Amino acid sequence: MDKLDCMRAFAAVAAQSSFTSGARQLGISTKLASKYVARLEEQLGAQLLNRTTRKVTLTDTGRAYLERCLPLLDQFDELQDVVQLRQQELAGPIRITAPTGLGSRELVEALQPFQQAHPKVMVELVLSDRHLPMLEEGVDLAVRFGALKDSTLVARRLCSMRLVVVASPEYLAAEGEPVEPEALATHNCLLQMTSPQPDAWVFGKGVAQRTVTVGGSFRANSPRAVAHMAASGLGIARCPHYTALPFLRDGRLQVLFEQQETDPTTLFAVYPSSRHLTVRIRALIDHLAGCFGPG
Amino acid sequence: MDKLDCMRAFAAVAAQSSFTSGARQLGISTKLASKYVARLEEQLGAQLLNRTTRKVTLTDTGRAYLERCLPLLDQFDELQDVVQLRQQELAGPIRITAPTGLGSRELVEALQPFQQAHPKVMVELVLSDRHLPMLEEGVDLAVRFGALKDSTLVARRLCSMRLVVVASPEYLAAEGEPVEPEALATHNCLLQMTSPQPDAWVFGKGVAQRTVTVGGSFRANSPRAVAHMAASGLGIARCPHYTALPFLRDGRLQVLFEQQETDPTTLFAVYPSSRHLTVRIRALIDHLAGCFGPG
DNA sequence: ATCATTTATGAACAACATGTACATAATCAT
DNA sequence: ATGATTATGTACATGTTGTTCATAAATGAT
Repeated sequence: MDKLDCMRAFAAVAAQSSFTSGARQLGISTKLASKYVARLEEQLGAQLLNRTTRKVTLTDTGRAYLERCLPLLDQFDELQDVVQLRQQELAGPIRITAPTGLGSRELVEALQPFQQAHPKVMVELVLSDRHLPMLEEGVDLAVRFGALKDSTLVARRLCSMRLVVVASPEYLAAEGEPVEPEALATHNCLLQMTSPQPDAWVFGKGVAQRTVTVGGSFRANSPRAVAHMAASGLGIARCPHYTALPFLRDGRLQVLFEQQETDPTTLFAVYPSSRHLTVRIRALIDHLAGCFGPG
Repeated sequence: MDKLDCMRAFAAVAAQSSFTSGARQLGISTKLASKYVARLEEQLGAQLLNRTTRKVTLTDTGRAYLERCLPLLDQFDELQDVVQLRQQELAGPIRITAPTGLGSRELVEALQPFQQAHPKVMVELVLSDRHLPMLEEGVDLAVRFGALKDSTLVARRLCSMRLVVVASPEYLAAEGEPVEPEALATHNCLLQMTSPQPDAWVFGKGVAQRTVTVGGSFRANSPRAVAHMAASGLGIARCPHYTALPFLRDGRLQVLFEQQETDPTTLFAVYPSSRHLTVRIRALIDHLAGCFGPG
């Protein structure tokens, strides 16, 4: 028996001066209203109502109690409404994290139309290559390559992304073009540090899949930076296809080992596995899936 | 599962950032605290807390909810306290009714020491010979001869009171002293109108009990007034013994039919049959029982 | 990196409470 | 005096509660 229900029953009966009318107003039986009020009187150790079979009146104590519990009941209803509204409104802060290599352009381009469509939402983008503990950092959503291993989170697949190995024609003319990935061990390989495993380059698929450990004289935490450096002739780089695309188009870079590419890496949106996600978080996830997904 | 209990559990867990600590603070099991908070989240359709096995943090919604429910919980506790204090304090109004014939002196003499002992109590004496509907008139206590027939009320016996039939020696010398009560039919009988049945005078006890219908040329709604008129020689009166006592002492009245008195009438305190009487009502009832009772 | 400890919660269940249905007593209107 | 309506007592089938035990996971210590 819920105390708030008891108080509502008392308030309705008092307002109507009748158990039958009060109960009808609340959509409960007369017997139940009687039980609720009796329970309240018992808990308070005070008579709130005097009643005969046809007459119900407030005692002095009951009147004093009614004066005070009516505003409380109103405040409770308001509290419920506040939470419901907050839950349903497409407004408020969203704190999103992404690796620096991704967030500087592609993600921003994806977030911009969402922000514009929902001006009440306030997006805070936290570029970080560390795997932030989401709960502690107050992060609502992470966009990442590879699903995080955390039982409290779920990962929603956004898109596949090709990783390509590239070099400039100048570099290849001077150092020779490696025929097999294993030959990379004797080449100057430029490391992209925001990658989960920057020096472990994976080739092939299925049972033919293998990893080659590489190294070199330059590393940066920016796919764009290492692509640029490769285009300048310094060495061989691995980066997302979309990052290298401008250089590929104008001939400053070319793709190596195209027949031996491994599975593309998957971009995920990662968020707490709660049944009570706010509307705005859910909306952003759907939006990102639309931006990065097929179509 | 009480909603207020759920809110208290949430507040305690949030304050301690721990289900285990919060539960201990409330004196409930960790499992139960977990259930309460989950229930609250389900009812609100919102995640209030994020939790791992060793870490509990508030969501934004949870923080907003906590801000609002803490004052509400305080107000509930205050409401409970207000009623308890009101119930236990010897203070406040008491509305008491009594017949005019009684209240003008004897009852006032009884109420005076009670009032003096409890200055915070405010006694309102409503003298009325009508049987007031107590609930409707907002009457807390009635002092009456004869218990009221009402299932919602209880009657506490205060004391017995003799009713005597009196006449002055002058009247008797002029009109002759009636030997049997039946002779009253030919006498001038003065009626005391605050009596329940002013013209039905009862004599004898048990199987010998009988009623004589009387009448005369004077009636008043005051026992003292009719006693005074009898002492002046106009006729024969029936009144409480205590009213006639001063005239009996100085020989201005004498008692008739002393061997044939009926049962004395009983004075009652009548009040609502509630298990939740306020302290002051109960105190006054006890006081009156002490004043009018034996000793 | 591994292991131990602590925490939050899933699952199961005996005990208790709930809300309903029916009957009854009492009050008020006719 | 009688009938209609109301508040509540009683009984009970059903649902909920709070506990206990087990488990999975996270954090701290080594």
